[in-house]
Amino acid sequence: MDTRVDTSLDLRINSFQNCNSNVMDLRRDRGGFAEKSQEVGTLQQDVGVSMEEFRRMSSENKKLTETLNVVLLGYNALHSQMINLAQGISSNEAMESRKRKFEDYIDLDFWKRPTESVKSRTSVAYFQVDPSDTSLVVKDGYQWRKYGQKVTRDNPSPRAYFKCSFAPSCPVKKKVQRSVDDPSLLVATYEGEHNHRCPPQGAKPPSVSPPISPSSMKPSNQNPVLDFVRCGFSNLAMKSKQETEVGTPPQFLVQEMVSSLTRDPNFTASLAEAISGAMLDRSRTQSW
DNA sequence: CGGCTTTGACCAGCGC
DNA sequence: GCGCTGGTCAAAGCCG
Repeated sequence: MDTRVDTSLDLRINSFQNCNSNVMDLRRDRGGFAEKSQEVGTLQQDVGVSMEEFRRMSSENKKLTETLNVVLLGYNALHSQMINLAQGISSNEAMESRKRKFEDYIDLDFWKRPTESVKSRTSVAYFQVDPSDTSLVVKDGYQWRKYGQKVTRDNPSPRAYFKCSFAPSCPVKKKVQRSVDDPSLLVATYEGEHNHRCPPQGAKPPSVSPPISPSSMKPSNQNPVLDFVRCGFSNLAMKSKQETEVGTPPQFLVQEMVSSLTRDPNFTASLAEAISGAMLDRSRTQSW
């Protein structure tokens, strides 16, 4: 077993557990949500809380909700990456032990469910970069080989053409061009679907063409942007965790992920469970 | 030495 | 058919 993967898995387990602990803390700490204002209003009457206090709590709840969303994004991404690692590790006994520990820790089935079905095979992503940086390279979690560059008519900045180089048979291409309106934005247009899993960070593409077995032919997602959410952001999150400098994901990514999560009925159910749990905790505390 | 980037050439599609 | 444009190819050079 590769010691790099071994160490990486340990780091990810620690990060995942820290993240999960944060989620649990937030779930415990949170008193309610704005959309649950009616229930909070009832509680307010019961315990005689003033309107000012209620507004203050609502504001605090809103902030906690936003914080929770951000933590959940990292949590989700770490889950996804951990599952990939757990599925990829060998039969090494120590690793199997970790894998079992991890599988005991989470509901694998929940996270295996697709987050969204997307019909489109083309999507656009925006990356915030330094305007002085002339390279057209964006870190989205995949490995790309540049095969061309052109200056297009509608934009003075050149457009770079990339093919996915992690799997030789992967048909995904992307075009990267600086935004004509905002030079600090790189516009990446993704075409096609990856026919391989997210490459782990720092992974090198195979030097020879490996046969792609049916089990490895598991498309990670139908939407390259969501692929980035799963691969790129999780790598980014891990990087942030491992380095002292904490990176902030671009806003569009957060919006994309929040949108994806809120469309997921499992996420809604989980949220409802957290709310009801918090309320039960609260009422129990107050009744004592 | 293998993989990647660069860059000019080439090709296909489209409008006139 | 011609010119324009976007997309791709492939040879040369660079780099670790």
